[in-house]
Amino acid sequence: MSKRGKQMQAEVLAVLRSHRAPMSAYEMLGCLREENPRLAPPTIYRALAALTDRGSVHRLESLNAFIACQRDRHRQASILSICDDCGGVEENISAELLKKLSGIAAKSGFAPARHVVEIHGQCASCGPEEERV
Amino acid sequence: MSKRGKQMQAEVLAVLRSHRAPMSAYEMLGCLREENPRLAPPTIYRALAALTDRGSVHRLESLNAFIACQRDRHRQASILSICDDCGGVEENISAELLKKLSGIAAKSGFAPARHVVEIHGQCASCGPEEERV
DNA sequence: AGAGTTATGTTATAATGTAACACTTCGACT
DNA sequence: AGTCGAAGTGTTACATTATAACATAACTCT
Repeated sequence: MSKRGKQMQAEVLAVLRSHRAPMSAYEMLGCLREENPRLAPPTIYRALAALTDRGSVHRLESLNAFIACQRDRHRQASILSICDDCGGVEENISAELLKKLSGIAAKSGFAPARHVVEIHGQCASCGPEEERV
Repeated sequence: MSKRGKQMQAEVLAVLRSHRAPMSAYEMLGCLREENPRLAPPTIYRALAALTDRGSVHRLESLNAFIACQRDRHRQASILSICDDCGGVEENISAELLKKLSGIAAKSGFAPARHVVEIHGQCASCGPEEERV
């Protein structure tokens, strides 16, 4: 992989990190086109593929969007809590839960390779409990 | 909701049930256009929205596709095991696991509303163990 | 039956993602 | 060093997925 590839990945990651909420590939494209107007979708998607493979970026399957990994690099799948109000995402890890999940699938001989676990709802700041202290 | 709406939903569900593997909305559209060539995407998507609300159909977020519910009508989220080789999907239910999942999100005050749990891998028939008996 | 409301049909287009090929870069070999 | 080949990247064009917006039809209530 050449220098340009790595650099593209770094730029994409930087853009993602500068946002707290998930971004779509085309939002990133919009940002990066300010610097390089000729940037095309496959470039972004390739960078994102490399970054998600590395675990530096997670794809939110239920939103068709992406976030930078919030925890140290980890090989475990994340449990992603997505606030439907503010768009914020919290990332949790639980080896135990993933194992249970695999166990359920394995009961019928299924061999798990990749887990997608996303929870939609309201985060603490947007929830009903929090009525301005 | 009028008769036509319900009928559309029934037709979409019938098409989905006649397939063992997930279908995209446009695959369904293709099938249904054999009968009614003027059918348009929003009609399908509306029927699918109603069906997924009712729980008769599940959306596979990681595939942008849909399957008919394989179990009795249930309000719990499903755990969907998706075979990346044959495309088959198995549906499991585990109130306990979902509760654990909610617990993890709730630790930071998150209020879960909808769970997405999908496991990619190989089903028993496609897996390496099964080398023709 | 007629007015108002809601659901559906239709057109058009937006948003997301990728195939395919051209071009560049890098390395192996002579 | 020069040349050939492999691998990665840029670019064009297009495929796939989804929805906004408005026209039309159906239903409800009086």
